[in-house]
Amino acid sequence: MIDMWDEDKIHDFRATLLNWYDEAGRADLPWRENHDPYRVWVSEIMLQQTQVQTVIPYFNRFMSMFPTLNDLASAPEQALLKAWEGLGYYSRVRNMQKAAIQVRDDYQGVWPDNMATLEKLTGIGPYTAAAIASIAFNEAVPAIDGNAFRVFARLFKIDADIAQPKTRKVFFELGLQLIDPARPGDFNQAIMDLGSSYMSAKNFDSEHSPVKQFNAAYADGTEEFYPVKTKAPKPKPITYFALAVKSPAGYLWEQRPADGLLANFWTMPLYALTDFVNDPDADWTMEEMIAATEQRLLTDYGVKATLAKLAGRPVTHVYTHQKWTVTVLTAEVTEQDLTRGTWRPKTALAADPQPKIQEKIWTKI
DNA sequence: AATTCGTGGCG
DNA sequence: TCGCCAAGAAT
Repeated sequence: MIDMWDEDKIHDFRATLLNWYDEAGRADLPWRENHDPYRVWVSEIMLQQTQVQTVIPYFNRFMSMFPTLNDLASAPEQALLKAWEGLGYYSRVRNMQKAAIQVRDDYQGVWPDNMATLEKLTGIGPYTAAAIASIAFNEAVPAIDGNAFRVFARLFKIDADIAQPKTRKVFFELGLQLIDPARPGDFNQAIMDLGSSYMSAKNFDSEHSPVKQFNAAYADGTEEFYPVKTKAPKPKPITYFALAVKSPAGYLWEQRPADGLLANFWTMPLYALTDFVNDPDADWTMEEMIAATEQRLLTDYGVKATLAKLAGRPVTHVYTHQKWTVTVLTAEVTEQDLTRGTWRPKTALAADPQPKIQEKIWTKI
């Protein structure tokens, strides 16, 4: 149960928070230059699960390449993926283009000015809808992100598990009472700035926080226990072979499927060990695994080659739910007809959107 | 409700 | 090396 503040304390909190924000908020961030909804939207999508420092250069580049909603709506997907390359969660940019088309065609190019309607757009959920509505259109709705979860949980010592979807409602209702109706956008951004500084997850400094007198967890030294969040399962280990097959026409190269992990990105052929080993406990030698991979290369791509394992360690990459260990196998062939994939010169393939794991594979070759 | 979907930073 | 976190949404 939340021990809610009285009216006076709420007003005191708003004034204290916003005074601090006016003095010490990060006014220098490029997306705070103005409150144009397109600009706010692009920044909020990029900032999902991504740190400010990482986003800044991507944001500036993206706004130069796609200055208006119409530019984004009509861009080729490969150009969008290339602009997003390295940011991760690539469905974000595909969904952005869908939403841009929705606004252009279904809303005559005019942005919806309220949270409920914004939430109907693809890729815009409750957090992003509230952020845009409050910052661009002054609607008094709280933007409940990781920062708001953490800040509110500590201020009120809320024990609800923020990993559970139903918990969002508790924080949203609380935020509705706290938010300053006169400056909702600034209030939301102030909470975020606070949550990424004095009230961060680790190395927080509540002692010097502008709202320390409102912090119930600080009062009894229990901040480190808030917010309550059940831990995620460990990433599942997966073993892969990457095939670096070189011909006079370039490397064997192909685009990943349109759905799932790294959709539509370009990589060298990748085989999971489980693609040809049914028994996970099978004790194959490296020679046997290479022979099996050669067989697949011939069957799937029509390429006959003798693969060799590179010296040194495999490359690894950790995703949210998978941990990849990739052994790179190389071969040189004379040009052959392909039944799948394409030959692409190294100078040309740099233009293709590639995932981080492919970048790591290149370093081994 | 529980899974899926990237990458970089940091203790 | 490892675990956790960072301005979440779709299915």
